[in-house]
Amino acid sequence: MARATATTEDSLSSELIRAAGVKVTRGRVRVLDALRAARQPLSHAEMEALPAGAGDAAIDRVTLYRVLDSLVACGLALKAVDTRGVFRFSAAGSQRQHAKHVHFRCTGCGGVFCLKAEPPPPPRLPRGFRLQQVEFDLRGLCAGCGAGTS
Amino acid sequence: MARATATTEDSLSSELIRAAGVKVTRGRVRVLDALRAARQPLSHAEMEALPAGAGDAAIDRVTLYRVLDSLVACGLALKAVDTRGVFRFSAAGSQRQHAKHVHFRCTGCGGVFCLKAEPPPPPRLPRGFRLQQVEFDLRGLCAGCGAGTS
DNA sequence: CCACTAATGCAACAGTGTTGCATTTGAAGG
DNA sequence: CCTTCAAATGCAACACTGTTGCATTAGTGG
Ligand SMILES: [Mn+2]
Ligand SMILES: [Mn+2]
Ligand SMILES: [Zn+2]
Ligand SMILES: [Zn+2]
Repeated sequence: MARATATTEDSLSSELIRAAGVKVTRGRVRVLDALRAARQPLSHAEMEALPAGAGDAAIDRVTLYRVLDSLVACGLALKAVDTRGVFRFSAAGSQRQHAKHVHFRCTGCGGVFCLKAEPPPPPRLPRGFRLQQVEFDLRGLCAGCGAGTS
Repeated sequence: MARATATTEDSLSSELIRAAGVKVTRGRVRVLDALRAARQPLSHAEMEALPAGAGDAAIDRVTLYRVLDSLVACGLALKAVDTRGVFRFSAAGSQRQHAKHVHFRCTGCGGVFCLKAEPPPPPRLPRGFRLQQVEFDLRGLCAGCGAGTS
């Protein structure tokens, strides 16, 4: 049952990658799979620590960076920096959904939490500026990280 | 004239540091001075490249990190990450003004630009979460960085 | 199955930030 | 002034994140 689901997701990731016009490699499939399954954006370190599927060898550190860059370049993943200055990646499909609400970013653990409020429309920009993304972020400590504080 | 102004600002920085209850050192005065004079948040690298005042020796790299941390710890400076994942620091006084408007963050150069629109009020948070900062950011390329692109 | 390009693995490197420890210095009191 | 002592500094070494160069491997299209 769990196996069947995993296989289905694997195929879908492969299909997305093929449709994007780049080579379908084990690394890309595994990484996109992980991104699509994740509920929060993942850092490079977190993905490197992912359990290798079924007897699959671990992905090389540099290759993982390049796989992530390639997924971003072909539009299948998004890249953004967390509050600690570390890049986090998410599957591109999930951003349409995340564009519709506000986020809370924990300064303690770098985690990203989805809130239910929706962001306001963007204001006008100065001449020559190109808007790529709108982000209405709340920063602070999540319930876990703020537990010990006064 | 310029000398008189500089002296005045130096004194004010010293006074702020003294009032914060920490030792007044050359490094702290110079750094807080630079932060108060800056129109945008400054990175560690940018501050390290600052011209040494008048025959003053350059500040040690590690000491600069510790000076910045101490200014943040005593509430005289703010620390936030830019779109490239590098920390930037600003004088604490300047944030009251920056809290009243929206910012554009350039993904090319990491620069921060102040817009005239004001941010909307924050939504409710889940139980246990502590809000420290609200940020309504627009991301993209500034006029300089986007010049060469199609 | 072949050929050809894109992707990978490995080593070495760069930038940013941290830790440990010996030395210096600011500030408080004598 | 001079003494004292915690706090701040300078330096070396380190950790983490991300990049570059280059030889080898593996997709893909024929
Ligand atoms: Mn979300
Ligand atoms: Mn501003
Ligand atoms: Zn947290
Ligand atoms: Zn720019």
